[in-house]
Amino acid sequence: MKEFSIGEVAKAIGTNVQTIRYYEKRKLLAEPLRNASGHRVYSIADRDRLAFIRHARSLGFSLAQTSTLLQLADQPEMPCEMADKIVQENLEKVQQRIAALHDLESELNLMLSGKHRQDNRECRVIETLADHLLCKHQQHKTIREKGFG
Amino acid sequence: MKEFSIGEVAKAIGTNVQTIRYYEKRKLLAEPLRNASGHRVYSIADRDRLAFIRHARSLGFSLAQTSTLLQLADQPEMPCEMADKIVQENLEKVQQRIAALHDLESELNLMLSGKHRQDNRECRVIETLADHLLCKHQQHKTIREKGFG
DNA sequence: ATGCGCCCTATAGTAACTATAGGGGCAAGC
DNA sequence: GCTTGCCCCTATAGTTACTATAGGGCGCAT
Repeated sequence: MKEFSIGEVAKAIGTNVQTIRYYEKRKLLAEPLRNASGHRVYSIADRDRLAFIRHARSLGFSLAQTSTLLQLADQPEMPCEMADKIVQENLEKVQQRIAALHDLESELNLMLSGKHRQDNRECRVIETLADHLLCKHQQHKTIREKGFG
Repeated sequence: MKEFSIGEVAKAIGTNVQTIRYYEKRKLLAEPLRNASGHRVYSIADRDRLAFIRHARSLGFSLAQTSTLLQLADQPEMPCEMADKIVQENLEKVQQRIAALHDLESELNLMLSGKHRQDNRECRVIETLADHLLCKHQQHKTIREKGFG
């Protein structure tokens, strides 16, 4: 039965130790066993669960969603509508985000496009930003931030 | 000389009043005048500056970057390399993010693709996430979150 | 015995807000 | 004249998902 220290698990899943302790505090995994020195000792199953969490996070799921997915995974006989719904929501958010970023990309490119006539000291970037203040065609959209949440 | 209350400005730029007070605290705009009741009174210039900030934010600039852009805008005779650099950095981040989101989109689609054989109670989503735990071709990437930052 | 590297807890800090508590001003309606 | 409602004020705490720091312990190697 292979065992890991928190540092080994962290390295294995490509995160750092505080994050693992944080997940424990947030109840995404049970409190692990401790060795004689009080150090956390992880099993392969623990490591895999943590990898699952990291993978879900990297796919844009919030910790709350990840937690739900874990619960569903823990009881595989449950219907998976919930899981599907979570994925579906995520997919929609991702698609919206891609569209928004494409707009943004165009706008940023536009800002840079005028810059190669440096002989006069015009600043395209500031200008472009300022121009946009006055333009009506692009109403200020809600900012979509805080990760994928 | 037109003047606005904080609520009017908030409505005009499509944000809420706390956010404006927050920007003030973060020194993105000077402390505005007050009327007899101690209420903030904004000019058109103030409103435009706030709109500039919101626009920069909606383009993915951090508050720190926005602050720099504002400083540059305040002294338009300065060279604009700094502003260009900020935009360039942002553009690169945006392009990386688009690529990452495309990967993510495929993966989420993959998760949903198997779901229409509901007769057996298999849960594609959990399975797919779990599968990915074991697959080597996709090493866990650093999570790119916290908005566009 | 002393330094190194890992581990521990607890707490504070980060970004960019958002929400809440507790209170004041002013106009309209009863 | 008083209440109701809406807007404003300050100060502080909460949010998400971590990251960093302070202060300390264990075990091994030099």
